[in-house]
Amino acid sequence: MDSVNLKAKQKRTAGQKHGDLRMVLLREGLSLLDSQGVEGVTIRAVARNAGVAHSAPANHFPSKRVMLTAIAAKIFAELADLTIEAVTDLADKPEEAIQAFAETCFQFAFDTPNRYQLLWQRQLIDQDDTALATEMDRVYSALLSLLRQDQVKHRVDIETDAIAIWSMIHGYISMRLDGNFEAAKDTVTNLPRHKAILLSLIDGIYYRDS
Amino acid sequence: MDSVNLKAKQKRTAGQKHGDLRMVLLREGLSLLDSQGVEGVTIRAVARNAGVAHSAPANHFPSKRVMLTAIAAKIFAELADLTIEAVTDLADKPEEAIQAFAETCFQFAFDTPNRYQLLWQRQLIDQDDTALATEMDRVYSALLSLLRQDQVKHRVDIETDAIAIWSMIHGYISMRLDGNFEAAKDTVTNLPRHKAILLSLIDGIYYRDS
DNA sequence: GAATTATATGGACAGTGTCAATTTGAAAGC
DNA sequence: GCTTTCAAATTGACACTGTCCATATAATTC
Repeated sequence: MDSVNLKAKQKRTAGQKHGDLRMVLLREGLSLLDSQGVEGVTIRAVARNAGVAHSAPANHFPSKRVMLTAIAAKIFAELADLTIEAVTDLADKPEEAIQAFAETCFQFAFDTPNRYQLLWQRQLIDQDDTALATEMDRVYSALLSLLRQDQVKHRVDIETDAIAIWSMIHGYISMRLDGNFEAAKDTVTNLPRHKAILLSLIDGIYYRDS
Repeated sequence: MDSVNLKAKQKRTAGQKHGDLRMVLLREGLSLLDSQGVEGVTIRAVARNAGVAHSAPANHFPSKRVMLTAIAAKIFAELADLTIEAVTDLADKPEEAIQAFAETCFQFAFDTPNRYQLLWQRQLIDQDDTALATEMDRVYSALLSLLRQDQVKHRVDIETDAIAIWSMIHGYISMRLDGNFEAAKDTVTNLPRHKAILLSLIDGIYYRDS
């Protein structure tokens, strides 16, 4: 009973109607993002969908930018969980791990394009926010650590390789979501193009003898 | 005199005050973009800076999206001119040409970040616009044709290589402008990182014997 | 000179983010 | 138990936005 009371005290502070409006607002924001894109995520629309007054969100987010940043942090956390899980148990197979990391990003971006795109809208979110940076770092670290674990000698330093891989993944996704490319197969390898573009890079990263 | 009259007729249509308000609006739009970012480019601000009423731009651009698309097309034309000139006379040195193409993009993006970023804001511009697509194609074609001209056997098809290069360049720029990376040197090659990341890719694209 | 037609104007409207004053309601102190 | 207290929610307002409308304007065409 003591622990129950403590829990209730932590969750519900003074004057709250919903128990946790902040959480509700984030959920409604994500829902609007998915259904209408980032343009649909207005403070007033989020408040409407949460059933509160148009300025109620101001108590939890001092500005729209802060609200969108909090949403973006949740999205990065989601992506971090997926990528980390994808490269688990592939530490000794770096090339496969890179492909798995990339595949996870591709799938996430094409499944939930609005979520992926919000992550990179600098004018809408605060890239220096601590929570956001932490989650973004989890994604980047997943890539960096799998490169560190393998012992192959690289042509450039590990960070440069990580940035190269991450740049190519993000650049391809970004342009695909912009409609600049169609999903297509590479005619030589017969692989989906998003897999094929990584081949050249991986071949450049890892020396081969044959 | 006949040709003079014709010229005047073409330039100045009925009812115009400025001679060519459309051109003035585009120039002021670019100016606002450079100084204040895309958020500063509002129809009313552009009109104010051009010295016309807030609804005057409507005669030349039916919506804000159309205006921003026209600005983006001008920016893509500028980038196309630069990249095409950069790879001229390097047709027989494909690896150097790729570096020159990339270097031009990097320089353009870091010199005029707001211009570069506008090019990829799908929610603000119409990627299907003919004029825009034409100019964007000139950039992509510059890269594609320099890959076509060399006779080396590729691991993947030419388009895949072009997309890989273009993706990496764009991805790196995008994240650098977002503040995710600092400008740094690769510790192994001692090259600026934006040059170093291309090395791995180029090494993956072009077979080497030694 | 008159008619036409594209262009510019000023006003209006709904929607936005944000601020301020007020009300509400649950926890804390006596 | 009652009052105090203070965060949270409400209501109203403001300036700004993009877009639409009726009107006025000015240059070309007849």
